[in-house]
Amino acid sequence: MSYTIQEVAKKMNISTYSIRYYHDHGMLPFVKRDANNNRVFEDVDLEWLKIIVCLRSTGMPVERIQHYLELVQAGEETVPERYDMMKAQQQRTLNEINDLQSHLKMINYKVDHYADILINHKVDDFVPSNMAEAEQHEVYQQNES
Amino acid sequence: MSYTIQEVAKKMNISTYSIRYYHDHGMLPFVKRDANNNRVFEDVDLEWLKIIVCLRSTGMPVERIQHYLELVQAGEETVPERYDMMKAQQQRTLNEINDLQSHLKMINYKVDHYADILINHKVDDFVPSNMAEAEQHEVYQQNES
DNA sequence: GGTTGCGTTCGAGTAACTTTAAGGTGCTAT
DNA sequence: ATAGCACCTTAAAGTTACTCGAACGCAACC
Repeated sequence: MSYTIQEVAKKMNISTYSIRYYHDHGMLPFVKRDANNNRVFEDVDLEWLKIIVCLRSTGMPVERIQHYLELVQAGEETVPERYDMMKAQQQRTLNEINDLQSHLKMINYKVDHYADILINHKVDDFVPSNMAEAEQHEVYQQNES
Repeated sequence: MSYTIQEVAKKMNISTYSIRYYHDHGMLPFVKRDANNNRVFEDVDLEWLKIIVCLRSTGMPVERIQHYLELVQAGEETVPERYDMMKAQQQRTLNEINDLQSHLKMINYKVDHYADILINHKVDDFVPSNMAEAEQHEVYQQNES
């Protein structure tokens, strides 16, 4: 089965620009060209791309991905280094998820807080202005010098 | 309590460069200067910075953060828009966590897979080469044209 | 046979830092 | 007291990973 760049973009949910970028930077070594010089993608290329997307979206720099792909192509003696890379990536991803989850808590808090304000003002337009307390964690007035 | 840029950088776990960048782009409106023109940060600035770091690290563009901070400063009539922004950010963050978790599965798989190879080769150096099957999800040999 | 739609390349633009260069200020040590 | 060091400053240039624009090629369709 072969695909055009657009089909691949849709399948992988990334832009055609990114795909060309990865290809131009040697990260899709098996992509062929048709008679009109258009890129032709096979399933094997989708597999590579899946790896690239996975590593990129977990924050690995392109340069490291290039290196990793070289290791994979180099053969089995590079397994120790590949193992180390994936271990590190695993840890970084776990950390990133943790960070996001803690940041999410703050965002949740703000959503709830704003929802509160919105609902109270809907139900009764004349809530006494104790907002200073409600918005404790926000600062929207200049503090005097 | 007041802090130097370095102290803030350490406290917030970001670079001094980023802090200056945020300040230069109007996202730290209350930062003062001392007699030597050095930035002086107060606790209120740390609160703003905490928000900035939270929104940035959940992927909000600087431009949107600037807008959000303007809304907060503008007063209570901007709460509906702030609510919408935080709702959207909440959803984006949930999606991001989901993506990371699914990418993490692939990385976990690779870690386990490499660990397997490493252990098997440790235990017995003469494992028959059925690696083609073991590395099913990888491609490290040129497919013939 | 013009236009629409897809592809191409190359070069420039963008976001959010990050670094470098050049310099000022204040403490300390010789 | 002056040299060195650590810290701060600004302005400009560099970096990463795209992203877009311009100019073009080819193939299908009315």
